[in-house]
Amino acid sequence: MENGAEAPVPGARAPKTPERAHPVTLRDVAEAAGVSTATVSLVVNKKKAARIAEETRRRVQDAIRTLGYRPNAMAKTLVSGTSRFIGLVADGVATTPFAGQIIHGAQDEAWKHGYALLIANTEGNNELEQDAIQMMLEYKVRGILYSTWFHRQTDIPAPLREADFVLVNCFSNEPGTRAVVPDEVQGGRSATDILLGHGHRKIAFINATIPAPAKDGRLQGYREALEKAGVPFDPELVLEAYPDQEGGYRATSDLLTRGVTAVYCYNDRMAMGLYDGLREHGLSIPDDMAVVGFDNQEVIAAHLRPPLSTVSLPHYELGAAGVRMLLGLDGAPGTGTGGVAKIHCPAVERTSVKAQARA
Amino acid sequence: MENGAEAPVPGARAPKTPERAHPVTLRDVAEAAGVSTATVSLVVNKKKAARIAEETRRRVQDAIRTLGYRPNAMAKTLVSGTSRFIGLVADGVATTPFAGQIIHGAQDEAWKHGYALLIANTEGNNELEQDAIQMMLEYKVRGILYSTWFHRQTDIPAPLREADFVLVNCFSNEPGTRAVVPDEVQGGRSATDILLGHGHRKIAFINATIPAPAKDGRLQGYREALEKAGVPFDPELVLEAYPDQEGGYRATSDLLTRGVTAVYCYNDRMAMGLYDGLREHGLSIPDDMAVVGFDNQEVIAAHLRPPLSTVSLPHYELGAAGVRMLLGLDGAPGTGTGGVAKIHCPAVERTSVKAQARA
DNA sequence: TTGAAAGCGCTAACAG
DNA sequence: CTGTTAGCGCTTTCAA
Repeated sequence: MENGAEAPVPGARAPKTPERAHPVTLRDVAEAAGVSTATVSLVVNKKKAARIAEETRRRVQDAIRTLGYRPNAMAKTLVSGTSRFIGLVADGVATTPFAGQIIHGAQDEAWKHGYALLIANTEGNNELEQDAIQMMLEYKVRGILYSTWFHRQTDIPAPLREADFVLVNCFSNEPGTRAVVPDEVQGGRSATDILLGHGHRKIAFINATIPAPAKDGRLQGYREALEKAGVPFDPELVLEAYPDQEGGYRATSDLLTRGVTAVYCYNDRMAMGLYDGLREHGLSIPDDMAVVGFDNQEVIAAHLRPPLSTVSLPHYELGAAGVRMLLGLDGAPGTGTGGVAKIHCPAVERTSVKAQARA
Repeated sequence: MENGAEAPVPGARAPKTPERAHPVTLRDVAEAAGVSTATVSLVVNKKKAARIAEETRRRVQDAIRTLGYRPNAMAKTLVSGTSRFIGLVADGVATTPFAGQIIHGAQDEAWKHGYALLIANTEGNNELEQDAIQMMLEYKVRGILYSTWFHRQTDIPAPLREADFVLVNCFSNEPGTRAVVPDEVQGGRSATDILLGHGHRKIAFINATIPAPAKDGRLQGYREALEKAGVPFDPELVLEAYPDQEGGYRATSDLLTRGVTAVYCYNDRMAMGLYDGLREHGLSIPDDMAVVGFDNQEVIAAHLRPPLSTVSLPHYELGAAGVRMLLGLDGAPGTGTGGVAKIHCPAVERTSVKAQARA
């Protein structure tokens, strides 16, 4: 509850002395400058409407400087009724290494519009989540970004409805709910296109075993790309494995059975496992097998040997687009109050794919 | 005077406005319950001092519920003078995959004590940093955590001094500055001990080429562990390489020159590169070479083949300990106002080290 | 046990 | 151009 430790009292006594940092208020400045608080307020806020005498302004500014005046944002907010906060509740900045980028993007964009980010990491704990939202509501946040660490469907916590909110990296089945999610289908298309673009025609897809929007979307993208390239879809070429290193590793022998020259993995981690598996079979990448991943998990993709071509999950953009949608910027997508914006997943080409001689 | 335009007029037939945000104030509740605002305040804050009639309390609580009252934290703060915010400025939640854990730890601990986290990611931009701190000051934060994404010395931005602050994952050369950093020396000792504990005696250390507290500390830990085990330190066994996958990979042949049975890498990324190098030389881990890393970068360490034994950089704890120190909890370490707390780096054993027959 | 009233620091009419 | 004057929503003596 309350922490027993109060502000450090230097003098040991001094019961009333506001020894603390900055008790310098508008009024103090006003007195020091010999003007009214209203005037000080005017110059502090650089109101162009009110023309202040140059000399007065100077006097006020001096006073501000010498007193070390610092406006009290709380008081400002109290008056205006709404704060310059945007809340971000996340179920796991922690859990995944790149979800932090959602925070980053949100914070950059929020800042750009004069908002500060109030974050709460709930690690999936429902009670904590409720409390966090509650807290944000009490701080009169402009709105709340509700985000998940992987793309999925989600329920809307009741208190969230009391605020202006947008879902980030997740979506609701309630119509009209604003959300911004990665464009998995386009991503799947891009991943496949990398391979196609290098002349590959026999391309396997190792999908995840776990149901998720990514599973469906990435597969659909694969099919669309194939179709557009005039390559018939062969169900035999779609494998499934648990979406981690181990899964990729274990899928190796199955994959080699299909006689493909290239493989598109559901994610980078599987690709990483596949690298090991392929290597153990004496196969080299990209000469014997071209591989692309998905997610662009820096630590992995950029530093595998050879560096992995993949498709980026646009976490930063997700966060940024989230605040834009919340703030009602961003003309076209998510028009008005309903709609979900799909964010582009850019291809990141490295060297795990080599041109393939046309058959 | 009430303005007839805005506020919902009580007696009049208010047009059904269900969206009407939240103009529900303490006073509204008071009126609805037929008591004074003071009374409502008392029951809202569960003041034990003031004994409220059971029936009154009930009436108030009903009113709160039916009106959907939500306290205004800003107003509360205005009165009390100091907010329940703790600021966290970071130079890169983004840059590194695990630094997000600092946020996580800070946020958990802050929450535990009734504080919310106000974060700002400055990505090394000085101006942004100043603005962020400024902003936090205006929001009357209880204090500020100033953190860096890798352990290093840092300067203290001027405005930071206006707040109660503690450095996290960095330190200042100004005496008396509070800081919390990882215990690199102990970490180095632990890493080496893993190898020693498995019977290895000829242990190489691939250090970083880049100067950093980690470079010195991890080396010192290595020496201390060796000494304690009665193994003479051999400078020939200390290599240096750029601290990433590529560096580790390239250090392989040099390493094989030294005739060691085990190697301790400056970090997991180097170990990852080393895995590749070793493999290309037809060597297997841990049979032909035992390897341990440092950092415990999940995506890498836990999923290499074989999983890498390493030492954990305690980011979560860093964040948590930071707020504890800020709040003046935490009895022993960083006593009083000055001092830096060194956080333990726990060993994480996986399977990249195998028992070695004693020579 | 409860109410009246005085602000917390600031902004926004409205006067002068 | 600048000062007066109300509050914003809440906590907190001090009385009743």
